Amino acid sequence: MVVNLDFKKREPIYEQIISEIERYIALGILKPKEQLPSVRMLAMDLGINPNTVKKAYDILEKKKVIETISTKGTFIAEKTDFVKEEKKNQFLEEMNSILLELEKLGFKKEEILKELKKES
Amino acid sequence: MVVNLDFKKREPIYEQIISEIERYIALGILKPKEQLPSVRMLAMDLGINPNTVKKAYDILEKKKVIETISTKGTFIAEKTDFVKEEKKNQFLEEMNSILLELEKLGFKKEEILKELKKES
DNA sequence: TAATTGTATTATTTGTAATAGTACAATTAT
DNA sequence: ATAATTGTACTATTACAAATAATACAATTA
Repeated sequence: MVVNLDFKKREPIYEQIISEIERYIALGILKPKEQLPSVRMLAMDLGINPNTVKKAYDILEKKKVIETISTKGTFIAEKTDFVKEEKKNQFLEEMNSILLELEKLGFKKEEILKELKKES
Repeated sequence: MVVNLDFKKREPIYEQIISEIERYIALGILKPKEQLPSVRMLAMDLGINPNTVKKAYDILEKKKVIETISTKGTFIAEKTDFVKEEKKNQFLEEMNSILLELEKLGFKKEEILKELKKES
């Protein structure tokens, strides 16, 4: 697992860590019960402070994406199916809100979807 | 012209001002050569500091969206057609990059576009 | 026993946005 | 003529959130 960070982004580091871990779970690269690197190790790897990683882990734990067992380590939760769904919905919402902006500018939804189909 | 601001957003105030003005131009509500509120007035209206509005105006001027004439005021540029196009392309790029993320997660483009068609 | 784990706390630093406070010159309105 | 308004410019300060720094403790593992 390689956690990609972009320090130039407006998105804070800890949120990027969360996104990356969820991405690997959604991809099936991180599997249920698998152990994550310790707060200290990941921080070392990324060249950041352990507290920043801790913050990301804390939030992931509240979301039931990971579980931490004291003095044992941090592990991917047993059920992670919801992660991929959540990601999908998140992205869909983003796309919908952009679509809305475009419609506000007078562009037709059909037209935009057609252009999206063409590109990339 | 009503400049809507959301102080909770991560997007800074001055960028929101820029977006709003460009939006009104794209909509044809703000027309070429039309005068904008002065830095001081708009700041008063929005309950913010004049420097924040100034920053937005400065950037808009660099983009040739507005023109300022000293002691006269600030005006919408004579040619503004490019604004709507720029906005559209901006939004399309955003949507495409999200689409790419979704494809990375294993979702098919077709599938996503279908869902977008249904919603909203 | 030494090293590693998670946990917890407080203080400090950093970076950016936003504010505050002024000042000047030119124009406009009264 | 005078007061008000305009854009412009500059510096200092404040505010806020993110990130860092520095420890410390208890439990487990090697």
